[in-house]
Amino acid sequence: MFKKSRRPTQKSELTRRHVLEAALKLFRRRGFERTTMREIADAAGLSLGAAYHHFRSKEELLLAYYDWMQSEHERLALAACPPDAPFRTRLAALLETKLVLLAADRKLLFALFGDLGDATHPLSVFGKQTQAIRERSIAQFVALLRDTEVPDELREPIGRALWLSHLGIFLHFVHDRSKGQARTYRLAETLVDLATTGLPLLSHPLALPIRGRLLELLA
Amino acid sequence: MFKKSRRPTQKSELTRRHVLEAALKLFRRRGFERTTMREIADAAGLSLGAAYHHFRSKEELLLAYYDWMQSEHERLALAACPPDAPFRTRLAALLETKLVLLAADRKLLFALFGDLGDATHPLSVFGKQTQAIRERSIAQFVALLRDTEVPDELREPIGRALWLSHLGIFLHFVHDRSKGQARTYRLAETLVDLATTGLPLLSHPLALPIRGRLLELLA
DNA sequence: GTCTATACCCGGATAGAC
DNA sequence: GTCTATCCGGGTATAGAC
Repeated sequence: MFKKSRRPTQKSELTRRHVLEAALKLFRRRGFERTTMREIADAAGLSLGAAYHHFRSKEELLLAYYDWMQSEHERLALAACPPDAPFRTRLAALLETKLVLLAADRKLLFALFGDLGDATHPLSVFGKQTQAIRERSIAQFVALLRDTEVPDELREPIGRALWLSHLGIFLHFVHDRSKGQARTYRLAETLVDLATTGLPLLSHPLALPIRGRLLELLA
Repeated sequence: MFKKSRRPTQKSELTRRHVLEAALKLFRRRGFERTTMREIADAAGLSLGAAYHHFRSKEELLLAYYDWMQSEHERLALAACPPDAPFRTRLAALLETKLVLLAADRKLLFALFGDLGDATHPLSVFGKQTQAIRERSIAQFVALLRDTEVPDELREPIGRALWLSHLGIFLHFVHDRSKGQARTYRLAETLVDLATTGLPLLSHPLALPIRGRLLELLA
């Protein structure tokens, strides 16, 4: 993400962060669409041209944020539990750390994905521009299945399915109006339960007729 | 969708269709983002302001198209098989008719959802603006379960799950490069098989522990 | 390499005259 | 209903200060 530079603490890097933070602050307050690049530059105490020197577009500011969030998630998840813990523990940790991250920035996420105004498409979660970040996120879920008895051909599709449900949790969280988003936390627990009991059922036993068809469903 | 008017064949209505068709033609050729309202107005032989008189925004043109597609799907599905046919038949008909519709406009859909350029966010399929249309589409799938032994509480969530997989088929179709999209048709058949064999398994027997959790996953 | 200032283009959207 | 004129904001270009 960040430019290759000998000294990581250039003034440039600081200014970049400064601009990004100003932008996020404005996004939180006024939403993405209604925030103008001129305002962002203003708030950061820079000229318009200077702001564009650091970010080639308004969307790139969002991308930088998504990228930061993904990196944080990887870091937190790694720190939260040892890589040789059982599946259930690691899945729980992965979701838990994600929710911690989301909680820290719920206002912003609501501004971006909330039902106010325009709804959900400032940089589609499925779009091409977010692909690299998305792949990293998916990889986290596929990796969960490393040391399980899930057959090899099923790891990729099942990992992706888990990622999709994580996306569902993400969206649920953003809209969840219950105290401290308690409902979302329960939803996450349910998913963990369902996955840990459902997976072995799907992998080992005599559920072969269904398995074959499920496999076809992702080629 | 269309304005309430005494005489449905006003000149206005004709102009509206005219503009819409000009827009779709351009979308097909150049994609959604790169088509400008000025071009659309031009192609329709109108001024910019006049075009905006009929559609309040560029997105509304897309919405009009989605709405038309949904209405067509309802009409075709109804005509394709009697409402008292068995579940499997009706599910198959619902998917089949949808694919027929998509096939008629594959170019346009590829321009809208294809991997060219910007990918998938000209009006998110999950956004608020498409909600009304989406609900109608979902309702078709929930209705499939009317005369089955699926317990009442499960009909809504399972119907939605079926709708989701129909969405997957939609996307698969758009990207499917096999001859006549044969792969997508096989995918659809697989889904029909899976649903008709899986549903009774999920509804009746002793799969209660999983059922309870599945239920929680949609509140 | 970082920044200011300013003028400009383009495209979505609107106002108001006709 | 239709047009012309105009606004507004994202994005680019450029010239120059440091």
